[in-house]
Amino acid sequence: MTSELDPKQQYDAKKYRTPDGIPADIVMFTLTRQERRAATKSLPRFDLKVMLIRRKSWPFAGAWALPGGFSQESESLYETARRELKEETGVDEGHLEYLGVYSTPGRDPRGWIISHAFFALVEEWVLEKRQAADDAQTVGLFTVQEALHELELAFDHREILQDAYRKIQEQMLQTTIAKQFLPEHFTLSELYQVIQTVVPDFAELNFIRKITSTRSRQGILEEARSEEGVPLLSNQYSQRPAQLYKFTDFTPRLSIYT
Amino acid sequence: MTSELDPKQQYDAKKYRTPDGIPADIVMFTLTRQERRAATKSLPRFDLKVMLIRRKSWPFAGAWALPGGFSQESESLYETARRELKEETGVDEGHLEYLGVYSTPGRDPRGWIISHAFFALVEEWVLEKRQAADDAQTVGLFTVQEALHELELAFDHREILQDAYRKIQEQMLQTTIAKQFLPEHFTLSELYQVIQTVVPDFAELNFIRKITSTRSRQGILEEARSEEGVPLLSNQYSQRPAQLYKFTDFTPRLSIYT
DNA sequence: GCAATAGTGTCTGTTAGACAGTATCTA
DNA sequence: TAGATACTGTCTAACAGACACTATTGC
Repeated sequence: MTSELDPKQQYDAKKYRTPDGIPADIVMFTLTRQERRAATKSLPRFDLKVMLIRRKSWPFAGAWALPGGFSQESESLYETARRELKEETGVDEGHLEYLGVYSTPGRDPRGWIISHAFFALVEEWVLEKRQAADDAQTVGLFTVQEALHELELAFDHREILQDAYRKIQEQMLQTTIAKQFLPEHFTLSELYQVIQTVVPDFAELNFIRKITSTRSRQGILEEARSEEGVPLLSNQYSQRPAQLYKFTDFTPRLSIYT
Repeated sequence: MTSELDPKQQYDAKKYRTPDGIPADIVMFTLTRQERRAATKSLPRFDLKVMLIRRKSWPFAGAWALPGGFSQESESLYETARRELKEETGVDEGHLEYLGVYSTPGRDPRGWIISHAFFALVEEWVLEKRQAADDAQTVGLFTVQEALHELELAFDHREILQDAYRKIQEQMLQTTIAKQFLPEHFTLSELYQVIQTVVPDFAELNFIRKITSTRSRQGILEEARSEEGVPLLSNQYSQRPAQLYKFTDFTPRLSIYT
């Protein structure tokens, strides 16, 4: 117990066996958009994808792995993850969130290596640029389903990816992270598509009305207006122009009892 | 990047500086009950308390700290936390959940020490027994408010406690952890008191009716019945017997959009 | 006019929220 | 019978869910 070691022991923690490394691994999600060929304008098809890197060397040479790297003494783990995200993608902003710790003995054949998983939400072009710079053999962008069920993943990265997928689904419904996958102003159909892409069994027939006209949910979104107060519309995805919305900074508190 | 180290480097991770220790610290919550003196039977007053240990030696000698201890190579961090919980309280079951990692450089003057916080929900008698075995000078049971605002806490344990408090409040509303603070069968007033103790600004005037007679929430609770199907009642806290309930294993999915 | 998205109308049954009122039991 | 908890009644406004219907505009 920390509090009951004698002073000698506390000074010399190195007398114990200590870990061989503390990496941060990052699940980088992105939402890709593919135009559908249709008679008129239509919403693109979305896919939730994850970036993986093919390992070159032992262990798990040839398998796909989450990008990541070891933490240094001078930085917190969040800073490690930020740094790795920057190194991998070139961007130093965007949503980055802690996921959890993976410490099962034997998870890494190189030694006692405790990994911290993060997940990031990055824009499509970022990962595509990264992929273009390298070989498609080296960097891959896969749908979550492919990555989970069709690829050989290194270490316990399948478990990490599974946890990350569960977490992003939860967050998509309970927070406003959807904004990470949308431009500042967006239509309600776009928002609905984003939610459905991440959480396929999310279904709301009266989505538009529920968002716009129920008092208890007012405050999550607000209409986008020009400086003169004129409502902003978009006909990017439809013939009929649609009202644009933006997120406020309000997130309601959820409860199973209310 | 993990995947781009050459084989030599990967074999000898020890050539890098590695952490001096990876402890698990545990925020042990309990709910204490104090009978109120009243003319007739009445509900007890509840308090959410946390167990702290007074440090004997450098660093932070004399300050209060979360119980915890260093992880070993042969165990996962969850197992470390379980083991510490057992060592501190004598019980090897009960709710134990991961909270997060604390790795700000300099957080521990002893060296590069990355701490993993857990929180546990234990029964009142467990901590009282522990406290009786030691000195009140050594082991303390404080309300969260006291611990956060009136005590000198070691390391970054105030931040950890603050995070744990936020998390338990969220969990209390969004999951069924309330069951950890209740007997198997309980009255709705008891449940309401438990929720309110952890989340003081939770207020529902029609709590009983909302829980029992709204279809969308059916499934969280069910009436406790004897084997013959007779509803079980309790008059422990009231003259008029109250229906007993128990949790099912169902937890609804929450969403800000529905 | 057709195709596609963007909404609105309408109906029924359920729920929220406020608050008054009744029920039950024992000290 | 007083005091405490345990409910139930009642009313209004809001909401959910289903589905039909209208609106807009480029092609």
